Amino acid sequence: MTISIYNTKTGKKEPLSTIKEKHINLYVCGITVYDYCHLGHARSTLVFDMIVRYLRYRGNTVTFIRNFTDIDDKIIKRAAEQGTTTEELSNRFIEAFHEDMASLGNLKPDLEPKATEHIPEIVDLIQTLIDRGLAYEQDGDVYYRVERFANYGALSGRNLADMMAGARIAVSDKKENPMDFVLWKSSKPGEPTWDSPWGAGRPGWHIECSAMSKKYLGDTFDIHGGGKDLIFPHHENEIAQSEGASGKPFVNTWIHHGFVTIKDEKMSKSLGNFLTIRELLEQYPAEVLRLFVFSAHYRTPLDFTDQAMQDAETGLDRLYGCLATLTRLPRQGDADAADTVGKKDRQKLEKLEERFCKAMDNDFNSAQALGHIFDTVKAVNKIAQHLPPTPSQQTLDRLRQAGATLKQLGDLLGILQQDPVAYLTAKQEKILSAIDLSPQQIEALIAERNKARDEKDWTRADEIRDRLLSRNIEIKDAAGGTTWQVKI
RNA sequence: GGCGGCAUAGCCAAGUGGCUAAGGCAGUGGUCUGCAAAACCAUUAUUCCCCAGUUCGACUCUGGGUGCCGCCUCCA
Repeated sequence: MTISIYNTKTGKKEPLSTIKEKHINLYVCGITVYDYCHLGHARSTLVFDMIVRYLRYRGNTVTFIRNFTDIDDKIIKRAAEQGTTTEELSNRFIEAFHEDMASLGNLKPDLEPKATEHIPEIVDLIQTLIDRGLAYEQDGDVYYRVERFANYGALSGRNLADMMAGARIAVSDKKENPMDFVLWKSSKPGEPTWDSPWGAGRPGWHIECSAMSKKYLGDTFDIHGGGKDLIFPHHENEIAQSEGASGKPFVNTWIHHGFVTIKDEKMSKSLGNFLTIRELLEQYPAEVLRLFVFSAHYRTPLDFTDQAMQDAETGLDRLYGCLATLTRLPRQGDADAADTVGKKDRQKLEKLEERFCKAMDNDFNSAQALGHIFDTVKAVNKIAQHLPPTPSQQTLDRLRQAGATLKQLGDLLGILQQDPVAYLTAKQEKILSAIDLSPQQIEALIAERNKARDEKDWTRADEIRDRLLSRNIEIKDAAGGTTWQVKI
């Protein structure tokens, strides 16, 4: 079985082939650091986190690089607004980004290079492009000459004539062609600058990714990823820069993920309809967000609603509930007793990993993979529920094995790694602290109700029960007495 | 205007040229209970936006239509 991936470059799913056997060089476009990250950025990091974990799980080594673009017009503007330097501003938001990543439970990339730490590489690359006739200097700016790059538009399925017809490009008389894009910008007074053969200035957007990917991954590497909005112009321009300079293919596989939407509109800063990661995590645990994100395929739009998040939370509770059930199983079973698991359920438990991998192999279909997880949970619950008083050792072993597999596969999605009992307890305590009843008061009410029950005063008993239930306290009458728990 | 994507049950969301169209949430019935709750079981799309075509057979392929979204300016 091989992993197949949808490649934007060809518009098809293709079996993954790597330059080096069992090794994958992956470059993902990171953020421009001038503000806190929102849910859309979170999806991006979550998707590639899942992809990297899965690629490694399937026996590959992965060199995962995600850059920071820490010099750019927006950063300069924002720093000026805040009366600070671009360096201070970008470092502050890089730190915030790292905090967000830790909160989300994302693995660290192997390297997180910054544009400003690669100015010499950027200058070299631009010089190569000038030497090859693909770029030209104009009053201290350097532009890429798109007409000289034959494949310009190949990734995004455009051609220069169509784009010109679109005519939404700001006309600049410095450019030979309106589609030419800037590689190096001469700096205005007060802006951060670096020396270059074309005078003091700073890199344009796009060139930093070409320079850094080349430095760390070489002229040609396996996978390059980012959001769909980066296909054009960012990735198109990277190709023009990198292939123009090296004369070699830049990237074999392009992975682009879909957007997070709100009310079916793209979440973006300019629309103002965004939620920052930190705001969101105040309301929902990271695992809930992960489950929500992975419940849709990475290339489809993902519409954010509170209802969807609550659904995800209920789903996560169900998964942990199943794992908690498994911890309560008797330690020892009857070695001689027959296995009580039916053939169909047995298959579900045994084939979980296989089904999960088959789904993930198919362009990282985490939604389908999660479906298999839930399907298995249902089987586990059923078996556990119907266990005889003295269960067979074989059955217990099966259930425990399934629990271990669930946890192992959950790790590929960054979920289910907490102790299940602790997870549920913590959740109950959190809810309990938010209501105006102490455990002592609850116990007292239960005692009162039990007295009423003994006297067959059902009205009074029900009244107390409903009162507790209205505060999210569920009570359970069992043979050994009444227990209570917080409804989650 | 150019290019691309999507349309599957109340909601979310997979999927396949032909076995029962995953799974989650919500709902309904049942087991249990004095009644409940929890848990579990069962059940909820004769049908996959509309029309035409290809085919023995299409929700899946082709063409057309409708609706929604995205990129073409910064964007994950």
